Amino acid sequence: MEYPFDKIEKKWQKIWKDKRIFNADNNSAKPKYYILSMFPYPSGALHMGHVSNYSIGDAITRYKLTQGYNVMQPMGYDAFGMPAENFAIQHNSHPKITTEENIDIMRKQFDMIGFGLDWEREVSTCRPDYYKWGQWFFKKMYENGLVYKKSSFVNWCDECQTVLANEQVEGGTCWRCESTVRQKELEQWFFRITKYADELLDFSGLTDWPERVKIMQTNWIGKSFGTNIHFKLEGKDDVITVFTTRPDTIFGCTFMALPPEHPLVSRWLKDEPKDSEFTKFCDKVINEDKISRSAEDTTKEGIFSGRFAINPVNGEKVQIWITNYVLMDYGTGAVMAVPAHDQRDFEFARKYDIPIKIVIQNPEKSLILEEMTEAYIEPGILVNSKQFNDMESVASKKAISTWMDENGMGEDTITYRLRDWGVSRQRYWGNPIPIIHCDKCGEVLVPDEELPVMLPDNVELGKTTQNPLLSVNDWVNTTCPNCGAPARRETDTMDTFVDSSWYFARYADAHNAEMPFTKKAADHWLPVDQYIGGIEHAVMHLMYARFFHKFMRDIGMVSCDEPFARLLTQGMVTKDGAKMSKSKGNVVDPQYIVDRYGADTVRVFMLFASPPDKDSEWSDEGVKGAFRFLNRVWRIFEDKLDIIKQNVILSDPVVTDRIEGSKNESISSSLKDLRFSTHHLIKKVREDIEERMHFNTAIAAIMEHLNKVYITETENLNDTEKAIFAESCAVIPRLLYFFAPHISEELWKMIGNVELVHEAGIPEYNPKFLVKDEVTYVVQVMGKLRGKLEVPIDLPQEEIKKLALEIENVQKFIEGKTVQKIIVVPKKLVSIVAK
RNA sequence: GCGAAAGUGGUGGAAUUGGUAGACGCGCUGGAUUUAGGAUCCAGUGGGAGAGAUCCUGUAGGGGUUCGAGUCCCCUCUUUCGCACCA
Repeated sequence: MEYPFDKIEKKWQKIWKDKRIFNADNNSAKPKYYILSMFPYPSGALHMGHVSNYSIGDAITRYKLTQGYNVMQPMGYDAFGMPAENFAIQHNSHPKITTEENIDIMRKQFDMIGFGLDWEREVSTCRPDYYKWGQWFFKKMYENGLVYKKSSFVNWCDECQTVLANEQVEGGTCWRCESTVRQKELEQWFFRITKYADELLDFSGLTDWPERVKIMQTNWIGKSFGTNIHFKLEGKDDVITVFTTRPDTIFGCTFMALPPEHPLVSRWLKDEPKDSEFTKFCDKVINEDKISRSAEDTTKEGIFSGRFAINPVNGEKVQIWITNYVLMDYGTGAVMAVPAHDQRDFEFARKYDIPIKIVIQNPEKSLILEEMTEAYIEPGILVNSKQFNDMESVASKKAISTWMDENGMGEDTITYRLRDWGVSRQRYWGNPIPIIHCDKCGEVLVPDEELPVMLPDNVELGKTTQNPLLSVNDWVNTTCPNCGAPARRETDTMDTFVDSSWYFARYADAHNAEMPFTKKAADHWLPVDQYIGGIEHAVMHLMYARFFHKFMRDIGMVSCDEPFARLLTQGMVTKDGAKMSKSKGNVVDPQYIVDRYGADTVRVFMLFASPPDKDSEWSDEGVKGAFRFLNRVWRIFEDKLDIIKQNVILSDPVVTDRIEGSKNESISSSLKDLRFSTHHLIKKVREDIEERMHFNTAIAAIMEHLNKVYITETENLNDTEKAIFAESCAVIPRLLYFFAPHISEELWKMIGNVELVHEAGIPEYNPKFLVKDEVTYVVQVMGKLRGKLEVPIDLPQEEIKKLALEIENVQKFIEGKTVQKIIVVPKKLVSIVAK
């Protein structure tokens, strides 16, 4: 017989809803706890990844609720973006309709699993009451000098007349029409995130973030200290500034490397014939896939520009080459090449027969140019460097850069790998950028009272490939808010990362029509105490959100410095070792599993499968195991209901006294062990959740305890033993509640409780029952296990050593050897060193 | 390529601070119960040797530190995530 999960789950979901236990109160006197899982894209159905992710959040939610916190666990939808636009085209509908339909389905599925979500705070980024404030933030950023326009390269398909996302470019061709993709220069809007680079590098407020996320962000920002050095063009007034972290190698510069996008190169190209080798090479490199260009394994290619620059430190002529391995986005977009001491430059110089000059000698002074097979990048002693000869290279950096600064050749500078955030998207299904272009006034912000700039509904999707907004004439054509002359709306929409950069704050005051949220509400809830999401967001989303939060702080909207106090990056759900995806055909539908085994089973399985930050492998058999476990829990309550019911009123002093044994009834050793197990379990589950969030081991501990309960004989127990047995059962729903809340509520009620499980609070363990009077020592000889020792817990070390040496098997292994040392680790082991 | 992680039985995983490797679950094997069961209960289960006590071996591969290494260090291999227009 299976336990009636279906009836139970629906029943308790309704009770939780009616009692509003998950509707958070902005004015509660209780301490707040804000738990947030990254909101999903409304694809129309929950997948296992969602279930796994949100089961973690729900376990924490219920734990904190039980601890007495005023908990907020809101939910919403990251509803704008390319997938929604494509989904609508496929279904011959409109994204506004399909998205809302999908949201309704997903909300039902969330409820079917019984997540404790505060639906009164639901947000969806595609609704005007939300995106209005995204536009408002754009304006605020603009007014604060954090928004600017610049031209940059995008993937462009001539056939489709549209911009392609990187993922839409497959092997250099368009995913739709397979024509070659080229790089096109477009004017784009940018957020000046680099202004916050240094502050984003400061993780001092984020001690509870995974170290690896902080490292990835640090590397992403890539702060490096170096020197800008100015090279004059031979015979011209033009100056090329290079950035280098190795000013100590400046005397060894034999050529200069520029990317074809460099402004100077663009000028040279104008005077070049269209069919020259030079033009062709530049065109080719510009159109190369960006990722492969930054990869070090791509063949380094270049072409000599025919021009020379003058090395300011020694007046030497250096060739200027156009190459595919220098990026315009980093540093000054120009590199001084020192082939002797940089591997990429070395390979390039050898390939094109460019001179190489050693300026740093290894400590043995054995570096010979002709024998070099790779660049020497280690520190060493300067040579061929005029007055700096014989200096140690690391120390010479400062000396050389100071000298260059004094002589106007260059200066110390700091460079970041981080680039400003390009937020323009040439797509329909996104938040319109609130700008109007007027011939007379230029770009004008849409006034606050006209926000939001509504996304027009009357678009024809899928008819043209270009941004549909361009063809909505009555939307594009408007009047200038400044002078009233005819003007045109900006047709770019914002990157969806903008929408997801501040939603966590909107939940605090989700329905405010006057502003994004009040400071009071934000200060009440922020920062998010626990944020949960995939590791794939380690850099971009999490950094954009931090940036937005710091901006909101700077304009006085929030008080704290960071949006997410603690971060948990959960792993993904795999099947047959691969990520579940439709294309691989290895998707498991949560709906089916819930129908068959119930929501509690799915949750328990997902949480039990692995620790939350690791990937977890789906297993049909494993789900059955979780279901079997819940049935076992159910069965013990059915079988032993009488004995439990009569002995579980935990606040009853008589029962408590009995468990403590004050009634002077004898307690058998198996019941003593059971009592130990009960209290040990409470300690274990609490520690696993509070200190590590390892739900898998917490659930394993409950299973282990349940096994002990099962083998306990309940015939002929005295009253004390009955109370101990009842306690050992009653503790289960109180601890299982965090993972399998429905069955736990039902069992809790079944044994006579009127209150809900969380209202009983977190169980306390009694340290008295965890004290053992004997302890097992492991005895090792030369690190190998040779015996065990059961001794009284307070036996002196000398006695333990003596007993250890007496063990027969130990004797065998020290025979004929001298015992040199005996190490005793208290309460753990004895290690004998014998040679 | 760069950056970040991970690799433990047939399998998902445990071992929290350098101290009994394999908890718990799945699978498998045996037993009990049942008219029967793919249900339930109990027990066993890394590999090898042995009647057994016990011994040898074993945490991707190779080396090192240590009385002692899954855990720390170095090298190699494999897999996963991110790389700025997927979210």
